[in-house]
Amino acid sequence: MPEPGRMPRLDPLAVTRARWAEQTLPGDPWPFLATGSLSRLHQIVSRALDDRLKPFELSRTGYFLLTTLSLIKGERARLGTLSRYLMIHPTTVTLTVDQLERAGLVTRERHPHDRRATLVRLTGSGLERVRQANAALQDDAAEGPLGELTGRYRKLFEALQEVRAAVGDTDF
Amino acid sequence: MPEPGRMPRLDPLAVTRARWAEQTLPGDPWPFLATGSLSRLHQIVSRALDDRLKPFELSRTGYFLLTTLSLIKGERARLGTLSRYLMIHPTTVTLTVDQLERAGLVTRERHPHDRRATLVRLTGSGLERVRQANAALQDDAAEGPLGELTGRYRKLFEALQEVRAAVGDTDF
DNA sequence: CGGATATCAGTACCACTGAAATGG
DNA sequence: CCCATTTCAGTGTTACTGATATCC
Repeated sequence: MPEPGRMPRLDPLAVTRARWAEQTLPGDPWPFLATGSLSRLHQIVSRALDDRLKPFELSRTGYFLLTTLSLIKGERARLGTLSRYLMIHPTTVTLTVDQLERAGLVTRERHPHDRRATLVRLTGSGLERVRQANAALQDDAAEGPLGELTGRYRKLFEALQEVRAAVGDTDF
Repeated sequence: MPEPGRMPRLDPLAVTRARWAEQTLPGDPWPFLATGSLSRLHQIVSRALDDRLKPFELSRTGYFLLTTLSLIKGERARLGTLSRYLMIHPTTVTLTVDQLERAGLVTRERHPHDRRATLVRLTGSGLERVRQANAALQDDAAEGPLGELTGRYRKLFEALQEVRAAVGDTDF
């Protein structure tokens, strides 16, 4: 029997789900529950990821951009390509590349043929940073939400794949 | 056979997954893929939800707050309670309630016993607005990501429940 | 000329911190 | 005294719009 003040509180969304039936709201609770649980999970995981990246002085966007760059042959790409690929606003890519460039993790280069375009190239220092960050994400079974997720990253990814497919984000 | 310019592009995350093995990055791709797919899905669904709520002049936070309020008996709650319940920052709750109050959807009341606290109460106009918004979310099988999700809200919610449980968000 | 590319200025929204005022 | 509740001022980050310069 749980002590007072130690009562296990219920999942707010589970409460919402139960109460919806008793009320007079139109429709079913699934739109609310789906968008709500997605928001909650995103907030929790994002915060944990940010905390994990802080020692490496990387923003979430910077981490995504740098890691993606490290997987591209030649380790360089157009800003616009990264914008579309990562679903990040063009001006945000410009800003993020500014920050990464100041930190010496990437450099800007002219595009050899298209003189409108700018290429971002990963530096040696940038590659080193990406390795450290990804290694840290790998072995943090210790504590925190991302720790709890260790060994579950894959399950999360696979659970989301089905939904992303339904939304049309997996092939387009 | 797909015409040129109509070639089905691949899911960026699927490409990342495939290339990770060929590269020399430490660890496995699951942390990147899990956080990345979550960010993408959150962005897509959030934008679709915002678009859907725009005709009702409701922000996402306002929608969550108003709907939650409509499910509480008495249709009123402390600001701090809503903050914890919805995982929204206290100052953001204050701001959102300001906006909803200006729109006549909620009113502020004194707490009968705790004179520090402020209660938010749903107005008749607010209840009406909540009904309209939820009805619209219900029957928009027409177009857009939320439309594609119609009938899949429930699957999304259930897929996320397992992960939220692993992160400790479902009972605490 | 239309369209793409990157950048910049300006705006807006939201999270966050720290402080304040009030009161349990 | 300590803690809880709400509000406010100020800051920082990111998305967005619109404009610009350049170039395919």
